[in-house]
Amino acid sequence: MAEGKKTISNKYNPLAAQPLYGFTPRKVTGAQVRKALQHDLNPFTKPLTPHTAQYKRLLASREKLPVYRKMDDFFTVFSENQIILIVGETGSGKTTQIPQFVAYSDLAHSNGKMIACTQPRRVAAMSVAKRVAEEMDVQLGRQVGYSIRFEDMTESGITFLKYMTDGMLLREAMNDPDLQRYSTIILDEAHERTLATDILMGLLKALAKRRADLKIIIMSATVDAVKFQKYFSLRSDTKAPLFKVPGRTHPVEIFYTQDPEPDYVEAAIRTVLMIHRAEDPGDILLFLTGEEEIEDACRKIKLEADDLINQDPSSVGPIVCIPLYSSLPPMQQQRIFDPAPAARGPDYPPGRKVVVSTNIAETSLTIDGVVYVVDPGFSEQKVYNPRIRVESLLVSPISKASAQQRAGRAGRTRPGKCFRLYTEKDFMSQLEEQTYPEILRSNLSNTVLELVKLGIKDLVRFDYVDAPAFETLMRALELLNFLKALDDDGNLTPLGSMMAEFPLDPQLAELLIVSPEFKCSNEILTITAMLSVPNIWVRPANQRSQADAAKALFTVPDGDHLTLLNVYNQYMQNKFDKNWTWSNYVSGRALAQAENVRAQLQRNMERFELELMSISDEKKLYQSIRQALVCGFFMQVAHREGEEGSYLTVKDNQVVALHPSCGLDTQPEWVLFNEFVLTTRPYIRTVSEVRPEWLLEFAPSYFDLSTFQDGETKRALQKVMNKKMGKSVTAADKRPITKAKKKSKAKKQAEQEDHGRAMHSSAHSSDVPSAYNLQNMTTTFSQISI
DNA sequence: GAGCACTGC
Repeated sequence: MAEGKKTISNKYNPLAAQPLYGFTPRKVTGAQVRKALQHDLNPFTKPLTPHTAQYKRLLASREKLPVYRKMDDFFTVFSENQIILIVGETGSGKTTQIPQFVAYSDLAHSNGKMIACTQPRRVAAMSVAKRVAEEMDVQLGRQVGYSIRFEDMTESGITFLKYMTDGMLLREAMNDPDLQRYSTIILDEAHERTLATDILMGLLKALAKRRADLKIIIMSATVDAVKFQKYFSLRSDTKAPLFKVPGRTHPVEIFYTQDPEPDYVEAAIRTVLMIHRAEDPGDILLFLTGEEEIEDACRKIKLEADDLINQDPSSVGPIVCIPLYSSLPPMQQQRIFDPAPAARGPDYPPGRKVVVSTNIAETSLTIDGVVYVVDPGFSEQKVYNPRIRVESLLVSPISKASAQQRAGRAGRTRPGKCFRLYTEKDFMSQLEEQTYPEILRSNLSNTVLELVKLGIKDLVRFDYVDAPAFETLMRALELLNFLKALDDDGNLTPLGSMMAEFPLDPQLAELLIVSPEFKCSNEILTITAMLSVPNIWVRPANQRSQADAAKALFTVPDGDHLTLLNVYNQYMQNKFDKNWTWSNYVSGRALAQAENVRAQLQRNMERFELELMSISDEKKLYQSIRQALVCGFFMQVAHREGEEGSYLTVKDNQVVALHPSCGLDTQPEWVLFNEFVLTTRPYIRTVSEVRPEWLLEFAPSYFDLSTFQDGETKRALQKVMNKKMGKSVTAADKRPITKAKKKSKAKKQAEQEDHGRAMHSSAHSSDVPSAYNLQNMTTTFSQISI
């Protein structure tokens, strides 16, 4: 019957045959859109092309998504409000469908605007864009595209739906604070609270008041949407509407232990084996905190499981145990998708796959076929101590939201079970609702520079969803002021403006920008790239001495920065040799990344007409490089004093030691370092020797001696200063060394205690490791909820 | 004589 009607109207009004006939932007209804979706012609192509068979097939499966059934409600809420919040659990289809719904409402394809949908991860932006392009029956990179670092898969004037990383949208905002290109901006996965998403929420809230035509959608998986709802209420009497979409996953039974577990690794291994013996077929996912713990657990599980088979081959099936963490080579990461091992014969029990993973399996990677999840309740999390400006990793209890996410991993293909290795009481009373947002756990010097560049004058009173500690902001402002990125009134300097354009920490940006003055910008470019990628050194547990020997061949004794330069240059010279990285114990993946980053930074330098230069004399070149390093890293200098092998950081007065990976052949009096890491003790990592005269010459305001506390560092600098001015050292400056030693020891203790207090404490207090003994231990689980 | 949760520009 519709056919007949269409034919009639066609005759009199050819426009009525168009799929979007009668659509008024932002006054579109669900009924209109459903009709357009069923239409034979694709409205987003020019000229209109017929839909393919694949489109129709995909549409049929889209129609089954929970979010599809909420289409009418969505268009009502979207039409009536500027900002809306969408809460949808996994499987709701919100990430793929909501942006498409918006496309039908905004009609951005016909008005030159775009719809943006942000993702915290690059792979997600890419894969979702690919899927949506298929669903919309267009070529990826044309009407539907994505934009991530190193890859812009969009076409100017054609792309109207763009998936992108949150960091990418933030970058765009720096050059276009009103984000004029967009008609609607969707922030997806907002519950993850990445630094970029948090800043974008603050910017968009302010932008909504300036741009009445801009619509904003915040999408989140969990109930903290209520917090966002409050935050995004533009007037105090009205809340931003909350739009809920049910998920589509299988039920997961949750079990808790009856008593707290003193040793979570041991308990986890025991639980995996218990599942293997007693539960139906299905793969197991175990969450642990780090590489070493994971490799260790894999060995033990395999050993115990093999024991079980040897004792009685008919009782359990074979087991395969696969470690998973980010620094694993991609080939080995692929192993998680291997099928479980087969049964030993027709009458034997089936095999089982066990994946032992870090948090990477919580959000970034999905393993289908997992039926059992073992969750000890911990993960390694970043914490920041602004007082000593140190970020470090600490094993901490996860949040309830995180525990829920982990449990959900058991219900992807069929009903599953989740074993939590903590009591229900601890879950209810000890775990935080949400993971602490990143903005509260990070050094913000980069973010503060971005905000200032974005025109935010008053950083303390900026409308954050969660405001960072005052001291964290002060520390960032102080650093930027010393780097001359901000003047004394907190205004952005031309240098600061340029620094903000580089995708680097401010120290590295400064270093790169000044490098032409030292005639070594080619080399600094390489070093900067090498310092912005993950660790390049590969050191397998069973080949440590070979790896160390290989590393020694690259080592430049003047400093680790020069060693990095050396590795990169040799890597480039040996690119024809496929085995080179492998046989030299360096990470090919990290080096390839460095190459990529270097090219991007080089383009930035060319844009600012920063000259690329080198010095041919190696000795002079190496000295120039170390001098240039001072310009970026003068706040990260340490002086050798106190006990044997110990250094004191300048002004922050932290007792530190050279990291064992450091390649310096002596212990120079003055060193500059890239990182302060707090592991078994405080270390400085990636270290180069510097001369005190350089400190006084290239960073005079930071090394203004009147700002120093009395002590060995100040006296040593004073000596250099006096020499420079042609004066001799006075007797009053000399003090016995023993006294300084004592002071430094007491100080060290006090500061370590202080640092401990700054970290958050563990909810599982009884964290005393006990001997690993499978036979004598049993776990009792109580079933709580379905 | 050590480690590297994860992501992003």
